[in-house]
Amino acid sequence: MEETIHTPQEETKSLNFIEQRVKKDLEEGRNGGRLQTRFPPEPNGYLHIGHAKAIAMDFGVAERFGGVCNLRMDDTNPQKEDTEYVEAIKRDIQWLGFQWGKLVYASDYFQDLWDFAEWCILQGRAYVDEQTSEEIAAQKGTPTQAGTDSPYRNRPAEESLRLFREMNSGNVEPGAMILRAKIDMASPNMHFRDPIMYRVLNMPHWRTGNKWNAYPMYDFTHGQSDYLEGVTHSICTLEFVPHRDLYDLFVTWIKEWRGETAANGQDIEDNRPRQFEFNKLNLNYTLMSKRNLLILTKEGVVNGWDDPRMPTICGIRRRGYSPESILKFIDSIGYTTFDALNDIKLMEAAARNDLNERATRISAVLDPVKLIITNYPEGKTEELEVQNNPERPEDGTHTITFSRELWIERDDFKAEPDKKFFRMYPGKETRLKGAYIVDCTGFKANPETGEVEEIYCTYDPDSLAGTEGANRKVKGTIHWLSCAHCLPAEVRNYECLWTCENPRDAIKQYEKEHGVRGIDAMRPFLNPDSLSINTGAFIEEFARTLPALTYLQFQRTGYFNVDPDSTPEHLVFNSTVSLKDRK
RNA sequence: UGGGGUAUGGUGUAAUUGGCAACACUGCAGAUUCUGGUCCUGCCUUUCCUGGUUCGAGUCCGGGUACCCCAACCA
Repeated sequence: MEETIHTPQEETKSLNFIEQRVKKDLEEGRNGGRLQTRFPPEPNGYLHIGHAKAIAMDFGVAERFGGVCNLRMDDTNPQKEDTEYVEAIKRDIQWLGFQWGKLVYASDYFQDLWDFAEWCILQGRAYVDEQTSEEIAAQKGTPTQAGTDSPYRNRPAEESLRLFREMNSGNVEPGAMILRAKIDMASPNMHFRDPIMYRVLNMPHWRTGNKWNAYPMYDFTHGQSDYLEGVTHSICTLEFVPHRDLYDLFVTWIKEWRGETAANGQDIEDNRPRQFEFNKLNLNYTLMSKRNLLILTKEGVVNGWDDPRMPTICGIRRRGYSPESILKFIDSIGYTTFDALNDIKLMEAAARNDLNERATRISAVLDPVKLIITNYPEGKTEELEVQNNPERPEDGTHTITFSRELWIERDDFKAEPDKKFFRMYPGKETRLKGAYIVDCTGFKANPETGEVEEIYCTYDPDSLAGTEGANRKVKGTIHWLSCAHCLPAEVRNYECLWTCENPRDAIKQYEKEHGVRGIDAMRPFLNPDSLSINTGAFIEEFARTLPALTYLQFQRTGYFNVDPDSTPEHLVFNSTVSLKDRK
């Protein structure tokens, strides 16, 4: 018999515009048919979900088209950067499932950049400016007004060179001198109005120590680093579009310096990094910028970068998202050049979609009320076997203890049910999931408050799950826990940190209107109920064996995970996302 | 009154590049179910405006409108 050959499903999803371009470049043999990308975070904070989108692009496109993606720390500003962030960045990328080709640093190129800058000076393309930042800003003009030349613009190259070297001596005050590219003070593109190449910081760098006192700016670093590293496709977000022409110019200059440019100004070989831009990720009810996230952690609004309410990768991980659910979400929103505001519901849907296949089912009662089976023998217990995941029988089973007195969810019982309610009420049969069918016979309520204190029922001994007698149709199945065989649990529930759809704009506007900044402009939009802690929950004893971050589905409730704070003595769970509404 | 971008249902993204506007999410309705979940079925809602070219325009051209980015010694 011949067997059917199952070819993998033909990839039907269309390529995004950057993938299309990469494919085309490869087909046309650009850059010698090479593909190399880079993910270039500045190690000044933790990675967030927006970075995950960039990571999925930079690493993803390299993976997909047989290229390589380097991880490059963009460490040109030692004032803000820290090695703590480097380690966190590496951890988060790996957790997402990506592997870089090489780990490099912009600071690896500091010497090259310096030598190149000296060459620029000698070429008459750069000069040292000794004006104050205010003077320089004033001369820059406005978008509608041309700038004016610095009085230092045409100083002799030798003088600039001497001063440039002076800038790195440690004897020049920060702000006293900068190195500028001599381009065009009247350019309609503000970035061309003699951009700053180097500034004095007089500060040690965590990697290069005391070697440098003057450090290159982003614009004078990025394209050159890409070029020196062999990057072919330098993919970034849309706000860098206005930088692209400057990026190309500096690449042209450095190629000239390296002798890769012909006399007519053309590239001798097609060896040139090119910048491509896609839309960054915006999520409603979410604040994304690192600067603001830093404020939230410093002000104690959240409990650190990995607070499960944070949009950081480590926060989302602690919240209970799998890497796959994040990647599914990113895949679902796509890459375009449109400044979109994505609905957080798309992210939750991706989590449910992934966690449904991944999460271990467990019973937890979040708001318990006692159910007593009056015809079940006192002192009797039964060990029942329940599936870990009905979507994946291969995940096996675990046992749960059944007895006469159980906890059930308070809202699974109604003394006076409305028409649509079909869980438990007096006179109704209900199935206890994985156990028996019971018949509700009555309840006891607090005479003053009316609060239900105990519910009574009888069980059908012939209706045990898995037996013939269980195959009866019963509308309404609820989960339960044996009072004497469960554990107390702390369950942390989360809502969005923000009460408005677009906190970034709201904060910006509030800052403008009220003349306050930072946390004071953020407070009015913070959700006071973003964290609520339930210490009165119960969970199966099975929970004690589960390691931190285990993906769980609390039966009929939602997805949860084991918080790293959890101990066998004090179990702590985070709510990841609820099950789809049960009406 | 500068330069650079962008507009497709409630949200995001497609459309073999000029040929029946589709997919996912959301919402609603139903079926199945030992999870009011999942799976399954169905429904709702779309090309910013306005002229033009064309047998035919989301796509091309003209004119508008709206929104985003750019005037850090940040990246």
